[in-house]
Amino acid sequence: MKATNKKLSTESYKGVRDFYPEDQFIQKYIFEHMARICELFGYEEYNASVLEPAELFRGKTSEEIVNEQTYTFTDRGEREVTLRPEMTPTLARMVAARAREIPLPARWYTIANVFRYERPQRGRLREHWQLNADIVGVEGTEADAEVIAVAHGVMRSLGADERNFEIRVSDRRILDSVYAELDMEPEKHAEVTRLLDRRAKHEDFEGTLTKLVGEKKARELMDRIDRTTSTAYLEELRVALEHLGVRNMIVDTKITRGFDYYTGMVFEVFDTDTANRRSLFGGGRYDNLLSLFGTAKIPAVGFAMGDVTARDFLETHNLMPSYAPATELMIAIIEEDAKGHAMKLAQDLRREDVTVSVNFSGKRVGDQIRYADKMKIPFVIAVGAKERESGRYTVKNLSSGAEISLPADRIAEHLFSSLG
RNA sequence: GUGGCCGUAGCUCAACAGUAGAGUUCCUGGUUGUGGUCCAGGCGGUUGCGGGUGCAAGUCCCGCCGGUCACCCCA
Repeated sequence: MKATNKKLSTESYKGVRDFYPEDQFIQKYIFEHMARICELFGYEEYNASVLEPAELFRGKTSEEIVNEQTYTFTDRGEREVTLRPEMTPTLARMVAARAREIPLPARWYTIANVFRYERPQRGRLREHWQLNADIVGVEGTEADAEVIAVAHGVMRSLGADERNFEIRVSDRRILDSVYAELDMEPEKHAEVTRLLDRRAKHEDFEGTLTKLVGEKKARELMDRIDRTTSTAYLEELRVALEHLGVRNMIVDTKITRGFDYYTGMVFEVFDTDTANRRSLFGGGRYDNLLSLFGTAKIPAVGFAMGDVTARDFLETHNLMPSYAPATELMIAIIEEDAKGHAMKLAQDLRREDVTVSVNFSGKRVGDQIRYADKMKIPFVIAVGAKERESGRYTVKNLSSGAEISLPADRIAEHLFSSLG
């Protein structure tokens, strides 16, 4: 590397985050709950590279995302490469590649980082991590309900009460049948759908719709959508969800979701807190995506939940876990002669599954304990001549100040019972 | 990508266009086998970067970078 006089900036790249230990702790907490709930529902973990051939996303995700909001570059072999902006096309590709050997239905989940090149703001960054849980190979309300129940389960597992969020559900087929009745040109479907998706926020929703499909059709379209308050299918789904203990589902035909590939049930989870009343995440059914890879039709349904909005949700509702380091015990060394003894004690305890760091700073015991306290390490043992000769150690609990004298082979047991 | 607001010590923030400060953190000592409290002292800044106007710029103007809010889009 060439030496320069200019100091390197410590700033991270625009729109991405550094995860310091306290941040990573939160991240891990969220991921562990996501993974645990998926596994409780029988989902298996998968993963893939962040790099994908650019064509995987063309014409599937949504035009604007692919054209203007992806990290796409040409590699040294003239291949167009994209950093995945979402996970569903990758999942579809993987299942389609082995469609003949994968036992269906496949219940798969992953917690993966995805990238979008756009202007960052709160709750929307250039890189975020999301849980993707999908069930591939079955149609029907049971699978739709199961996926929603997984999303619901993750929220509950993170400490949310059913009053803290609501699950708004609709069905793309409502729009499809309205489009068919009105004899609308197929190429306008996606555009109208996306317009409907932002109906509440759009400043000139009706004007734009009229420009798009004409005044008569715009009026009829809105009339029919507003009259549709639910469908037989959605009511069936509601019953299935009640069997799964999900009681905060509401039918909201204004939910459409932005992706083009949805074909049936779509849902979106909303924060009900007035300070944060917004969409947290969602998902839906995509029965035609897999056939793009030349397989027979394989139906699928899933959802994706991002870590940024999950974290904001936890903050809003005071559900953040308090930080605890991985290290359970620090061994302080009092005098040079005790160093070897301390190292050996540490290794013995590690063999018993205690996470232990040895402080070989040579500083005074008081400073060593101050260090442990700042690190939030819960226990300290100081090793000096006394311990070396007697084989008994004083285990100090830093939060209570309590001390207990124990032989080496009783230490691990004591720590585990104290830590719960 | 468009528009608004913001950027001063590691962090939270002061400073009328006129000597860059406080609290906290950090380091040292009071205290050579036990932390949190207290006391004393110390380190810490080209005021995000670059240009302009002024006798004089943290302060006013322009550009860039970053953050944030609203659009766009969506997680």
